[in-house]
Amino acid sequence: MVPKLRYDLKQAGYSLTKPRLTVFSALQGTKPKTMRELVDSLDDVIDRASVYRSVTLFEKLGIVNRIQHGWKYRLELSDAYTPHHHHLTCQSCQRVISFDEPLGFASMVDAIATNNGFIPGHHNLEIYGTCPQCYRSNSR
Amino acid sequence: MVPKLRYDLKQAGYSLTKPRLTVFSALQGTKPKTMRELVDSLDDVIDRASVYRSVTLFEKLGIVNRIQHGWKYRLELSDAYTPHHHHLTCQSCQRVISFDEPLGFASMVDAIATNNGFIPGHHNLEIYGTCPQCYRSNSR
DNA sequence: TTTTTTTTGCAAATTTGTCGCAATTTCATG
DNA sequence: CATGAAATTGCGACAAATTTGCAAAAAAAA
Repeated sequence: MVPKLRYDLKQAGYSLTKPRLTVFSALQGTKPKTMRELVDSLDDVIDRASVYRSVTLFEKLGIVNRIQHGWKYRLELSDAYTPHHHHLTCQSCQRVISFDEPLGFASMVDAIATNNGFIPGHHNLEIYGTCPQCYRSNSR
Repeated sequence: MVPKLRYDLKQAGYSLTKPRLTVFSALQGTKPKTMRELVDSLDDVIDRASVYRSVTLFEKLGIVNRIQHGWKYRLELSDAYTPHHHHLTCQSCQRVISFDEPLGFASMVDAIATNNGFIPGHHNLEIYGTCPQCYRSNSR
């Protein structure tokens, strides 16, 4: 993964610095992170401004995506760096579960873009619902 | 639409005040709005803080949704107040196009939730791509 | 109406995100 | 692996976005 990161950065004229690598690594976990969580977790390692700068750059290069979970956004590595997947978020406790998308989904999505004259890019599906823990405890 | 809004607010123990109605109306247009756009457009009518408070309440009650368009989020009325649809965003110029979802899409999505033990709620699909204007001008 | 409860406006505080610039790090070369 | 140019970081200062306390105003209940 790191070699690819280095390569992608180089391609775009940037270098893989220690701070950037650190931010990248912090984003590698399973769960998408809030900017707040990210900054805080790196608090005594990288300056806030640099975290922002790295994230901004990564977004520009399509390395990370910003996704909306309820009312807060979270960051996660893009499909190029992590197996393609989507999220199922509990609207009550905000718990997030990742799932693979159904076969044929991507082509359906691309068709929609094409039909509207767009060149298809990436897509994001967010499903909301109530998780077992929450509806169980709410019904008691 | 307004009677339903009043009803939903009442149900939850809130009242439909003038500021809330104003915010709701401002959100009724076709295009999703940035918080900035919303606040600015109501600048000399409602206080900033009240706009935020209304939006927060509306989100809590599922009246408005916050959707991610590239790196900025926008607000729009939820499905209960506007025909269900999704967005196709140009990753270059941020232009947003709405489209109806394909038949059978909703049940596919609900099945995913159910398979994971969740009670299905709403969902959101964001497609990114490059719009005709942008790829035309980039290739020249 | 009058009273009680909720909501608003305003100003201040907090949080989030940016920016300029000197000090460091990275990288291509020798 | 030494060296200088170019890119990047850390820091402190800013600016923008969002939240909060509280007295005044509006809405609901009596």
